[in-house]
Amino acid sequence: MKKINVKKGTVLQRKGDINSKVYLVESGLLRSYIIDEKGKEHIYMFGPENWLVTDNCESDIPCQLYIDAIEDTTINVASKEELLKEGPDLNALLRRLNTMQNRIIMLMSSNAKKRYEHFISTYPNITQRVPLKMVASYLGITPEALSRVRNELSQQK
Amino acid sequence: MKKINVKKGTVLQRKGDINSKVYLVESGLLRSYIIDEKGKEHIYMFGPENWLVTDNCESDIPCQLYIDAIEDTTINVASKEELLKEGPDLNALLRRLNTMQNRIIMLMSSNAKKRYEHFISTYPNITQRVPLKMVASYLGITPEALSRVRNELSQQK
DNA sequence: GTCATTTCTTGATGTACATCAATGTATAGA
DNA sequence: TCTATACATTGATGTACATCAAGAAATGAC
Repeated sequence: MKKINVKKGTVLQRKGDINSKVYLVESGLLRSYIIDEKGKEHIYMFGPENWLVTDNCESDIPCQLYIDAIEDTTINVASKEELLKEGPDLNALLRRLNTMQNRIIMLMSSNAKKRYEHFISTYPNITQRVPLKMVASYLGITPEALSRVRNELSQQK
Repeated sequence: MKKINVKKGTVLQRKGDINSKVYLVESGLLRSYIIDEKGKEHIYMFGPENWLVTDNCESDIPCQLYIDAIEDTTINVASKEELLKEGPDLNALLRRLNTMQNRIIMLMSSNAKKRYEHFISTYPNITQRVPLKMVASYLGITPEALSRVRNELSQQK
């Protein structure tokens, strides 16, 4: 477990890297994402304070996610083997599973407006910290669509 | 850990149930799903032989998934506490995380055709065992759309 | 503080998939 | 084996969101 500081914009991991690490965010903000065959980014996860960011792949195969820093960030880095040896935090794992389950259900059953509402209730403090287009990318919609959803929501009040 | 046999159609768990269990499928086929506010089913997961089916929620809060049997099924049932005590299978947990990550990425970045192709490569033997409409529900598209995708794919050859 | 670049918004148009409806085809129960 | 019910297919139409384009606003570099 090694503590490092990275500047905004630093790429910690690229698709295809072997032996991808686990990043525990102490302060700042990371994101993990894929780039599809059209060159479009899809954000898989934001990693604010206390979040664990990693590619959930075996450590000896090429990973599929890019991970970079959206803000200047302080991280604790560990290898997966290391974490497995010292016995991982089971409750954290279960919480992670729950978060992913909710995300899948949201993606399957919600329209743009409900996805956004779900997002701001799950990550209330992140909305201000990341550009709208990244939120859109996380939700699986375009920036234009999200802009219109926001408009609609603010007019309702 | 108790072994039980259930008939096709048996509902093992309903939304709102407390203390949801973990079901390890020995033979047969389970599915877990939600019903949205329009009454539409969205299949979260299929559980064929050797799969673990459960709602990833804490055991003392109402669960959100329905779980039922698509075929006559033999299952080993355990409480979550029980499993946690005896030390869960870490590799299985990690594989589960990987599966969910792939599902999320698929839902965010793929159209109907690619979702279906991804599905048949992931679950090649399940396609024959479940009605098309359930596959569609798992993919997040309508039965009509899946029917047309299939048509298109078979004409290409 | 100025200029360049990125981000956000708004409008016009396009498209993938949903919905609705009708018909055909399996499946299951008596 | 017959009938009822669930399931699958096909066509016509609708709609949510994508794409494209242009201008406005914010952000960052020097």
